[in-house]
Amino acid sequence: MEISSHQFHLLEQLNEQRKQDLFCDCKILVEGKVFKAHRNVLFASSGYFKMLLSQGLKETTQPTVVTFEVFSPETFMVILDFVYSGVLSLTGQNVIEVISAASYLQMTDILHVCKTFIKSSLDINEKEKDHYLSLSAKSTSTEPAHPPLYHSRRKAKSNLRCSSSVPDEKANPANENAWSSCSSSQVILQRAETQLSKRGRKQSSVRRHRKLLGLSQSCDLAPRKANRGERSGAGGTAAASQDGEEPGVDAENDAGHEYGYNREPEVIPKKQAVAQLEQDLSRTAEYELPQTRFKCPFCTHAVKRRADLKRHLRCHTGERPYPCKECGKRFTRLEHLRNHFQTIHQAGKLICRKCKCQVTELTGCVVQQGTRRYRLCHQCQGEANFDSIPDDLDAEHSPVSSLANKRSRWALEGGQKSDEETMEEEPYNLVVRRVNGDGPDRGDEKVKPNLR
DNA sequence: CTGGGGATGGGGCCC
DNA sequence: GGGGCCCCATCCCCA
Repeated sequence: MEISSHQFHLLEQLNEQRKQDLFCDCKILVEGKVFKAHRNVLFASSGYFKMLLSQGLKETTQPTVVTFEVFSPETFMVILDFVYSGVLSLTGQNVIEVISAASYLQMTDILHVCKTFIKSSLDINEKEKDHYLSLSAKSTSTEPAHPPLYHSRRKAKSNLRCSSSVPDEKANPANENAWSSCSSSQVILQRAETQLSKRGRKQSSVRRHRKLLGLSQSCDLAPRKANRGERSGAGGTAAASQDGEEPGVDAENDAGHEYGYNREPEVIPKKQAVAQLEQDLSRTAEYELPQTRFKCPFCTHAVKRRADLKRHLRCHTGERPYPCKECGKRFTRLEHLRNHFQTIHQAGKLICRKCKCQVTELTGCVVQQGTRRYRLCHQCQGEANFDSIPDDLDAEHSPVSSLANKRSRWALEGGQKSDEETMEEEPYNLVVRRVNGDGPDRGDEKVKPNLR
């Protein structure tokens, strides 16, 4: 006989124990803030903790202390609450940090929920836009003095779509709670906050708009910073707080904290929310560009096309679907990968790296330094006493020479190698390939690094 | 320390 | 809607 509520009660009991600091044998320090938890619960919930704690299984008498600096305490609180309750308090403001932290902690359930959340945000975004439209129509009917907000070329869809936009998360029962914690009224309120913060900023040009985004793009920068971190080796909080920004942007940031990081998000009655939104929209209508139809759910950026929004969202999600086959570095766009491959691995620029003179296939040679390739004129090559590279080796690591071939290579090779694979086959030697048909100048001397 | 150049990333927009 | 091109901003490294 199976008692279905047993698991729930067990988790509830564990959560109570955690809150009362009973039997907690693990301390987690996140940016100085201490969280207490049970090792076995963390072990069962996170791949990171599983690895970490399995290493110290023998030393179970001492409490484990784990320190994190790569995400904020608020984010970890959301995750810890999920571990102990099955409820994930996702909001538009915290989803980026949560997905980043969940990735770090190897918690795939949360990752899936976050991905679905982001995906559905597009629908929510659309839904809200339609909501704005209906509100606008309503306000114009009652207040003829205000111009309509949008002149949509699309048919306004029925409100039924709102409910259908909620993602299907049957696999994870906790997600229902998660979605409920991110109620539509809350999302609308976030939009209202955004509208408020944008008030008074006439978007006369896109560039100015980008500047105005300022801190709101701190979350845009998150993946980029993380990427930079690959070089510096420093882990940073995804949405690091930055002081000294313009006041309007700070307002947005504050809004994020108010609605995003509260453990128990404030739920404002829908009527009040709608009223506030109507008020905001009536004041901001003249500043809205009618042609920008898709708003990013995570920042104030708006684009005309859904495809552009999809592309933009990658800077929030950190998704980098295009890995370089040579060095494993990942890119958000294929064109960026192509540029990278051509400049770094194929010496695409016909300029001598050292003296900057123009070279051709005949007057220059290609130098390989690790995975990087660049061209040198013969004079600079002679001065630097470079070694040459046999053609077969070059062919092995750069099987394409023309742009057309390269493109066909990118297009044809669907399956991407893993980073480990690409790293394993990286040629970490320094070699030169003659392109003028001269015999290869074999030798073992290495080119001095960083020829810039 | 600083300026310049390269690499990278993001937005607009055309095809 | 995707691919691709162009442009620009930012970061990083080096002289």
